Amino acid sequence: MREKVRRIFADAIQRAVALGELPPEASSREFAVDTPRNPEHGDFAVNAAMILARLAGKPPREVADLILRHLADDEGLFASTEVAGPGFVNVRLDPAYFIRELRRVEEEGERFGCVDVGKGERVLVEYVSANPTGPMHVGHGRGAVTGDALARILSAAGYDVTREYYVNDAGGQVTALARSVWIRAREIYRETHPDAVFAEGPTELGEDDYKGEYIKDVARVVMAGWGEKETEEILSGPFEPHRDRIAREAVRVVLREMIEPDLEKLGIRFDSWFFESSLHESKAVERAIEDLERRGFVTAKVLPPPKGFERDESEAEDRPQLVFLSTQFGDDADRPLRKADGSYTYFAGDVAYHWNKLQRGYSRLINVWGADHGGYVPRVKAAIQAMGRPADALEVILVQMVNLLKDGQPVKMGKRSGNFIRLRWLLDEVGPDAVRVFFLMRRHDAMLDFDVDLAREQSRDNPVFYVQYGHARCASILRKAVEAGLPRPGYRPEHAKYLTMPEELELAKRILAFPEIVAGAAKAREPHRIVFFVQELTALFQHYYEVGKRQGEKVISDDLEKSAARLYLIACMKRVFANALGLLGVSAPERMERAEEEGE
RNA sequence: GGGCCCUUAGCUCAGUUGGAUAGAGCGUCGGACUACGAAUCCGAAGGUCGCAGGUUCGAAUCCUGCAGGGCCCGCCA
Repeated sequence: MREKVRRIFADAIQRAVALGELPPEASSREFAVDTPRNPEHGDFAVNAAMILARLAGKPPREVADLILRHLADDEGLFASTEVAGPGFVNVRLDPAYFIRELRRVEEEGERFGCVDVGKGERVLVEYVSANPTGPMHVGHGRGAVTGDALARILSAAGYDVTREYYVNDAGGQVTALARSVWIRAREIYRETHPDAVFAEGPTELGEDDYKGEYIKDVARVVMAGWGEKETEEILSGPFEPHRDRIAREAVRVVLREMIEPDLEKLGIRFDSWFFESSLHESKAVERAIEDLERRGFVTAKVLPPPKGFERDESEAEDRPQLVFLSTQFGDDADRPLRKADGSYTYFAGDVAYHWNKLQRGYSRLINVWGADHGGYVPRVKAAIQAMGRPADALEVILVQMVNLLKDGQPVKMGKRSGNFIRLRWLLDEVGPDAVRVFFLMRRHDAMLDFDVDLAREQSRDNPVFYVQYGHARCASILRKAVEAGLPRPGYRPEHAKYLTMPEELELAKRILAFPEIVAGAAKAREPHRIVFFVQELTALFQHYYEVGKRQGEKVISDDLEKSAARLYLIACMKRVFANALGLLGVSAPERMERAEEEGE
């Protein structure tokens, strides 16, 4: 619709150029066709005249008149056009046109809202990627929901999306996990075998080990997979020979028992689980580094010791190490690829991982990370550039911290509470729909207060309710119509004759704006726009309903034609609610469950 | 000390990527139900868009500086 308007104006400018009334450059200048917030300014405001004023050497309003003279509205779209303010051209469309456009909602059904701004571009969205060393916390949850909604929106917007979870199952933390599990397994084993003798290995958890209670649960599940003799052999020590096996099994248990169930509850599915360990096993890390080396971005040099580590000078000089020259791409330090002990750094794995993503043919990479990883972005972008791709082939969405509130107070003082509280607790507490709505109703780059009490409340204050309410109410009215014996609503051209209330026109416009909202949310990578759209549409709907009631203009009345038209409008709206909620991954209920009144 | 993010009504937040008179919810005040869902709606009050410059026809939006808050600054992952 907007594009039609744009084309009509572009054609007019073209004609003016052909007649020499505007300079040739005028035809290539971009102009905006936006919807004014003030309804008096019509349906669309075109700023072309103001953009071209300087070029034409004439005042904007004069240019506007000139453009208007060449306007050719063949379809009869425009009800009126006028020059206003500093030089806007305000365009009002024929109201019936909007009503007729509602036909698209029925035709496109669950695809209504899909657009093609992505043009089939292959994009890999990497999100969650919580370490497989423990349960997900609330902070992970926000990233998970944001990434998932973004993936849904990008798909709807015509991108070819792959959702991927990067499992960090290599490196020191996994060793720590294995050791922690092993030590806990020994404790558990001794409970039933008091006489067991453990010859070698640590018996106490070390500084870097995982001390959470959940490690015992992991240990129990891992042990359950072992035979009696095997158990004895593994636990008697030493630890090292069994390290990799325990690590592998523990990671699998954590994924299966602590991470996948939470994702499942949230309705999040991945197309692909990518294991960091596979990059090491397949020598992809070596190959990626060699590739960078060939391009001249890797060198051996001596780095200053990391903070908190002491090292004497002589030792340092003996130890030049492999370093990626990320400063050449604007990073503030060159980044080591190998540690002092010769093993690869996490970053080396990540270089290989992103190299691999590009090799797989993704021209656009979107990573959803916690804001605390912000400092890590420049070096990965540097790696992307070193591989010969533009820096913005990688977009990193940094999701800000979550602050849990209960009784109006932060759940934990000091650090952000979201990084301590388990996601599963929150899911059990308020349910997946509430979790998703709360995580999606704020811009991802702003901190979020999650009021647990509010999310559970059954009131208008709870945004979850309002987000779902519109859909439920449409459903309710349509049920009523069925009870009244009315036929299933469908599109008919005559509807335009009956849907003449200003509120009905507003609703139709809003419904038809949905595809543009999706396009905007996709382009800006901002899922929260969908939430606001749903809330606004619901508010318009409520308004319509109340006004109708007051004026005796109900949806279902004795006037069958009018009822049919209004029910069609309601059906379109229900479809849009359902599609929008689908993009958010929030359920679209047919009815709101209402808690029993007290004193019943 | 350096980098990234945030700062809009009393509170929580939007603001269509630079458009016309900056919006919504909550809260406050005042209204509307013998019900197509009142879990709702209508109206009012409430603003130096953190501060100061700059860019231009035009700035909450872009550029610079400053202030306040958050996150980060490892041969951890």
